[in-house]
Amino acid sequence: MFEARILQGSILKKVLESIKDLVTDANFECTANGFALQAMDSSHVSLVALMLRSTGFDHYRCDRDVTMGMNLLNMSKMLKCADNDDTITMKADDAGDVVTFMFENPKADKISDFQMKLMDIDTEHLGIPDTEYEATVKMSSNEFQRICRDLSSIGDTVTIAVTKDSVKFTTSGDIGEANITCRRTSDGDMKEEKVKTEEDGEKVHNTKSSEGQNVDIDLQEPVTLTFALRYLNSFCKATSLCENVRLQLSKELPVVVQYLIEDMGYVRFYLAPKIEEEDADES
Amino acid sequence: MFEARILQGSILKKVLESIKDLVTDANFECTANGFALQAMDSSHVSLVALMLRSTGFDHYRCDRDVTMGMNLLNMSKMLKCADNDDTITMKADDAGDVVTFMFENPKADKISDFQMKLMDIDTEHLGIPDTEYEATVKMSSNEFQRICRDLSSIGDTVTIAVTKDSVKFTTSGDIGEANITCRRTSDGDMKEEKVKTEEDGEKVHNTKSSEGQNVDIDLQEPVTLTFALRYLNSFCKATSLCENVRLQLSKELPVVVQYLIEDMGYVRFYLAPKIEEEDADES
DNA sequence: CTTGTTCAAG
DNA sequence: CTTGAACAAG
Repeated sequence: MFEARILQGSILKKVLESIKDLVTDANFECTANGFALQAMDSSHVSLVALMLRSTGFDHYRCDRDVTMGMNLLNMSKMLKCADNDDTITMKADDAGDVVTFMFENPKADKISDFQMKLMDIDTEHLGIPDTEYEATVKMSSNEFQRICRDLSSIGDTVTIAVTKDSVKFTTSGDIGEANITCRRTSDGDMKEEKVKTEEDGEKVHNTKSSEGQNVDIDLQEPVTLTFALRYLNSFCKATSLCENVRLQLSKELPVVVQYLIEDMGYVRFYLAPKIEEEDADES
Repeated sequence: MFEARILQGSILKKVLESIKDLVTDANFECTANGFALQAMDSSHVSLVALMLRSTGFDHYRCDRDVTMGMNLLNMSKMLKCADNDDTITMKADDAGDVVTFMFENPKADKISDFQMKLMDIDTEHLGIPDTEYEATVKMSSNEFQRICRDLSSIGDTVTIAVTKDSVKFTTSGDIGEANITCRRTSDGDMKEEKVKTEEDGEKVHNTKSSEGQNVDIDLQEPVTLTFALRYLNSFCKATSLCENVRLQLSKELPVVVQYLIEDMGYVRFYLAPKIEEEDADES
C-alpha cells in the first residue's frame, strides 16, 4: 500500500504543469525514500528527473516499492481539479492498477476523489551519473525564464557562455542577434563567500544566495554551450516552484537545470547541447 | 409605451451573457409586473426562465403588455456596447416593432442609443408547475461552477446525489472517475436556522446563508439524478449574478438551477435528467 | 487568493 | 471564433 499526503497541493500541481508538456507517459517510482520519476521526453533530447522525498510529505506510507505508470496529461487534468490550497493525497494498493487522488479543502467540507487507471510503461531506467560540473550558475528563476523567452523571439538556440564573472546568453536569427549578459552580482562578497563555503559547507553559500545575490557563479573552467530554446522554455514552466534556478554545465555534457522544491526535493531537467557539426542535421 | 431603466446595467449584461448561448430567439414579456422571459433551448432539453420585477428597476413604465421578440445574440451584442457601470434604459412604443437600448455613463457625458428590430416568434408559453421538490441544495455559485467545470474534464454527465448531510457529484469517463462531496456545513446551525425561517420568513434564512453557510440542504427524500454537464456549464455562466445557487431536485423531474438577482428577481434554468435507459441513445 | 484582462491555441 | 491559459492588479 502506498499513500502520500501533501499539505500544499499546489506544489504537486505545479510540478505536473512543468513536466506534462515534455513527457507524455512516465513511471513514478514510489519507495520508502520518496516519490520519484525519471523520463526522457518523446523526442529523446531531454530528460526530467523529479524527486519528492518522503520526509517532505505530511504523511507518507510505502509498504513496498510501487511503480505507477501514468499518462501525465491525464494526471494533470485531475490535479487541475484540486484547488491550490487543497491537501492532496495519492493512494495505490499493492495490486496497483489504479491510483486515487484525493483532494481536501482546508475547511474539510469538500472532499474529492479521482481514480485513474495506471499503465504499463517499459522504460530503461537511465542511470544519471553524478558528475562534477565545470560551471555552476545560480540565478533568479524569473530572470532565467525571462531571458529564455526573450531570446526565443529572436532565435531558436541559445549559447550560454559562463566565465568567472558573468554568464552570457547569445542567440541569433533572421531578424538579428542578441546578447544578454548577467554579471555575477558582487565580486567582493563572492570571494569571501567562497572561502566560507569551503569552511562551513553549502549552508553559508545558500544563505548568501537568498540575500539578494542575483547571479552566483562557481567555476572550474569557462564553458560555452548551445541549447535549443524550445526545451529551455519548457523547463521554465517550473519557475514558480522556486525563486532560484541552478544551471550546471560541462563541455559536451547535458546541462542540468534544477529547481529545488523546499523541504521536499527537486525537479531537474537535462538537455544535451547542440554540437556544432550537428547543427545542419537538427534544422 | 414600455420604458424600463436599470441603474446597474451590468446586471442586464450578465443576464444576457448567461442565456444567449442557450436560447437564440425569445419573447420578452413586458407587463406592469416586470420584464420576463421563458424559453426552451434550441434542442428542447433545457428551459430558461427570467424574471426582473418592475419594482427592481430604477424607473419602470408599462402602459399595456408588450411582447418583444428578440434575437438574444443581437441583443447581447448591443448590451456589450454598454459599460458595466452604465445605466441602461429599454424602450418600446406600443406599435412595438423596434426596441431601443439607451446607455448613459455615470457622469452623463456619454449617451448611446441602439435600436434593434423586433421579431415575431411564436412560442407555446410553457406553464411551469410550481412543484414541491424532494431536495433543495443551496451552495456557493462559484463552487458549483468549479465542480461542473472540473467534472467536465473527466466526463460528459454528472450524477448528483443529495442526502441529508451532503451533496455528491460523480462522473466517469475514459481517463477515470471522480467524486466530489460537499458536506452540509454545520448541522447545529441548520436546525436553529430552520426554526427561525419559519418564524421570521425568508429573510433570516438568507442572512444566515451569506454568513459563511457553504452548503445548505433541505431534504424531503434522498435524490440521485444524472445530468448533461454541457448544459450545467452553460447555466453556470450566471454565476456572477449571485453568490449562491439553489438546486432543486426531484426524481424524474427537471432540476431547477436558480440564481437570485438581488431586489429584482431571478434566472432559473431547468434541465431534464438523463434516464438510465436513454444513456445508449445519447451517445 | 481572487478578479479582470489579455494572449494564444484548437 | 471560441475557450483555456498566462498575467497583472486589488
